[in-house]
Amino acid sequence: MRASQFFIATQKEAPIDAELISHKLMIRAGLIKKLGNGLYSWMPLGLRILRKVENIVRDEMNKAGALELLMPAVQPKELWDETGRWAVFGPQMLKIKDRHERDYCFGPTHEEVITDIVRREINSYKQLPLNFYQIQSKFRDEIRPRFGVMRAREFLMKDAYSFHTSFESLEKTYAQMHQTYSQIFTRLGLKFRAVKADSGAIGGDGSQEFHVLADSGEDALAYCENSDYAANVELAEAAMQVNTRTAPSYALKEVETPKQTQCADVAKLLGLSIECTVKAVALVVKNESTNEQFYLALLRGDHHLNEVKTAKLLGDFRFATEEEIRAHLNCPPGFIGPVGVGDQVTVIADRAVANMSDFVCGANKPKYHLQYVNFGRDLPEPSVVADIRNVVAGDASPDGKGQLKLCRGIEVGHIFQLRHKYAKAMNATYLDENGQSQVMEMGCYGIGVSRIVGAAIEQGNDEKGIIFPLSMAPFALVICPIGMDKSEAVKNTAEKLYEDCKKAGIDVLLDDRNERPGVMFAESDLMGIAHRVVIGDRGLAEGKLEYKARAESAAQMLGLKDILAKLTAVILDK
RNA sequence: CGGCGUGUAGCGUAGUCUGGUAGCGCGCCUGCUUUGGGAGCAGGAUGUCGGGAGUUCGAAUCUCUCCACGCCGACCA
Repeated sequence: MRASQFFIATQKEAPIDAELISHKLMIRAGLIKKLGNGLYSWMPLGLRILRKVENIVRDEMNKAGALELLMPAVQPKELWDETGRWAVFGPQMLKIKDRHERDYCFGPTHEEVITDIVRREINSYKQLPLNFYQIQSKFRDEIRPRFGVMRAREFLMKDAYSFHTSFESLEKTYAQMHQTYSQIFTRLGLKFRAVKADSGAIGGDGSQEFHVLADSGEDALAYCENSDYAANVELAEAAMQVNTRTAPSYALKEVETPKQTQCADVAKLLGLSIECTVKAVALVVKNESTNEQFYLALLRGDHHLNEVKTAKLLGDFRFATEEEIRAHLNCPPGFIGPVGVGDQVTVIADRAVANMSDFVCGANKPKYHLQYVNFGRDLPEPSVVADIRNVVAGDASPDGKGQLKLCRGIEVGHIFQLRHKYAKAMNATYLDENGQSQVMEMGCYGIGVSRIVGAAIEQGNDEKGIIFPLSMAPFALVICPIGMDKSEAVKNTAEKLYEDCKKAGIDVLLDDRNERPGVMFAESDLMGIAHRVVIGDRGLAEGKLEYKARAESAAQMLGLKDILAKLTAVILDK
């Protein structure tokens, strides 16, 4: 490709609304253009990157025996009614009416459509297992689109769905997809980790997420430094501690805490460590059968409530309003605690709290806390003891093999064992060896293709711009001839090298725009082109060219004869 | 949806409090010079000041209203 024939639209300044480095750089490099909230056009340069990711994903999926197909982006409501997800997905789904006032949605995912295809086409156990996939635009009306392409509303996803006659077969494909995903992210040149995950709205039994590791990631991950245990913090278990509660040592005491509404402040006032404090989080659960139930969830002062674990324990809950807290405890938030609460309040304690003695908590009296509080003496044992907190660094790993560490990640892949959830709801059955009708086992496997581009930039950038891995760089090589309109030697050398590279199969950009060197360097660095050759009269006088990898700081001078061998070595042999 | 906040040229912004000729940087166009890290000089184009309504002799500026966007919370590839 010649730069004069291409479309390069870099900017010096990023728009103010770009927060993440990847978002800023993608805009500055001209990879994407914003059309509306959560909607982005992929410009020619950006599309080259997206296609490279897509092709690696496609190649590995094909190698794993999955079959590509393409389903409609727009889907009829009836299918979604069969699984009940028209209602479940709620406002996140973009709903559309056609001219006949019939209901459709712009697909946020495709379980219903693929299951419909499979139940129509598959009748016999002889036809299974099967694994279908597509690479397609999805639309999810996110509550808060942000971070550019990282959390866009319309995005490109690879989604695969497998169907089986047995759980063993599903497990086999699931393991194979795990392997395939690892291979994909390795080929893409990304640092990643697979973690246990909550299956969320998609549902099903087992699931794992693949995360690109980045400090800016929206997910917190816990992993064991000595084993392969790794889980999303949403799910990571705070290991059951042995009962280490010691006997009460002091008499209960009321302490005045005029302005201290947070555990950290109370601890500071009393000269204690925050681990001696207990906070009470007021929750309300609305069940179908019962009225609203008021809960106090007790957590150690430095711990945080894990909402996913809590929802699994209590069902759908919400945080109580200030009025509700006053109504049940006769006390404003900031000084509430579990001592002396009535029958209407259910106290649930995190495992860590259940082990504490002589702790500090709110007194249910404005401007007062209680010190030296003990279960069994000052208040009843908690009704429920459960794991309801987020793990913190240093917690014991649930597999008993060491301590947990925390890091952050960007979720780029998610694999699920759906089992019978959709197949049963939609009656996707086959006839087994005995002529009996059986419900299919099902798995599904997603990769956020467009998100990967953003995630890769979060991992690869410097003050000059993007550093793409070679596998996804928009061009493998840029040739920068200096003053090619003035120097025949520069022009001829550049043109010849350009032709040689093309013949060798190198994805090369010839910067023939006759820009100043600084402009060419700045732009190619910004765009993340993986390798660069500079041709100038100065070097040519000695028969040499300058070669530099984007990811490395030092350039080297190479002889004219050696350059092509060097380029094919670093670009094609890798 | 809730809580803040912002809308001025393609991008970044000043001006708004205290009403009176809409300014600057980058980018863009023309010419000359320059050519190893986003060049210099000279000249030039581009604005329904988010939309609508109101107050006023006069509104980017004050009032009302609608819209869009952004940040903080619950969703997710």
